[in-house]
Amino acid sequence: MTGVKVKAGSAAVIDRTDTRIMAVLQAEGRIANVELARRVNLSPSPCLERVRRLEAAGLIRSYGAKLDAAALGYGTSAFIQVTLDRTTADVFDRFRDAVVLIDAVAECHMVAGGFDYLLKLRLKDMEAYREVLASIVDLPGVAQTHTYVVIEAIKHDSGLPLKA
Amino acid sequence: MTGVKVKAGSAAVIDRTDTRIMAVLQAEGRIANVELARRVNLSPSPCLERVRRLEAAGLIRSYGAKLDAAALGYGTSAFIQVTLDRTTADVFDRFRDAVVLIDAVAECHMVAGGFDYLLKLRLKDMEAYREVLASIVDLPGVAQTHTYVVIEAIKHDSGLPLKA
DNA sequence: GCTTTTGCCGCATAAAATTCGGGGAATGAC
DNA sequence: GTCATTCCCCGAATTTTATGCGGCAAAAGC
Repeated sequence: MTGVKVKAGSAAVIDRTDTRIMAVLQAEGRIANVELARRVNLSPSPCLERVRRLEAAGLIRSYGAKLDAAALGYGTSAFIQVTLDRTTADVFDRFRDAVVLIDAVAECHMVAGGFDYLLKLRLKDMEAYREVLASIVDLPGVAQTHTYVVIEAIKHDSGLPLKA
Repeated sequence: MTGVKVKAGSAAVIDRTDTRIMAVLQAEGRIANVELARRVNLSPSPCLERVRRLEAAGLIRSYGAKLDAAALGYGTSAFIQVTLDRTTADVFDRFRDAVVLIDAVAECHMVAGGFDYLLKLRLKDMEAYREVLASIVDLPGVAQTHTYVVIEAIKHDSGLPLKA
């Protein structure tokens, strides 16, 4: 054991092939390893090894099916801007802990510029919206909200623009 | 051929098992069919058949790997509200056609209430933001924009809340 | 130039996917 | 109530895929 390779943090080397693998998996998560290997010009064994490494390194977090929200009854979405009544750490913390528990809240981002949080809601209908809004207004620290209902989704989450 | 079952559109019957399958696949898209079958108390064959049916029906749109955006250099995101200079159909159309071509635009929603479009951007850094903003301001019909930079993502897209 | 390291290939084995035929329970006709 | 039909499910057989293991060749280090 002469020299131990010390890697700074997770600084694993990601080459062009890894990027292509991720690009393919991002679009076709359930593709067979054999086919994936073919796409990136590799034999199955090293290809699978790379996938495992990317997973272990956390670059590939997980895999998931993308479902048709509208067909499953979640055809409506909306964004809500939330302003808290004070900008102290505990107010933020309590809001965060509470907001993530609401199922209808698909995303929650703390933002700079005019208000404090921007939430994305996933709803069955407007009826559901009313109920959810009530829950949100009741969350700790909420001073005011402003809603923008999505009329049409022009572009859905398209994944990272990895250069193939 | 005595009676032809007339199904209204894609009104296939989705039972509890189908829902559970989708719930599992939403969280673990690359799970083996054998294991999925075990989870939903079914043998592999009918389980696979159900998955295929759900895919064919479009309820399962696709599968995809969820990548670590920050680790891949896309650690910054921002929302941009866009107001168009006129609300005529051709102005909207031209904007839509152009905005989807910008890689940095991860999502684009037409919204009701105050402005016209809400975009979600995925960026490498603030430097990149400047360039992207310039592109967006130059899009056809754009009258004004307002940006909200995400400081912290409290909750990411969590998928549909299917009751398991 | 030699040694070490790294990464790939190809084979062999185990596991999974996929296809088929058959059977049982619920549904509906009479 | 009985019989025919239909719908799903199961389990076995076959084809594909995943996966672990040497061994080789190119690249990097010294």
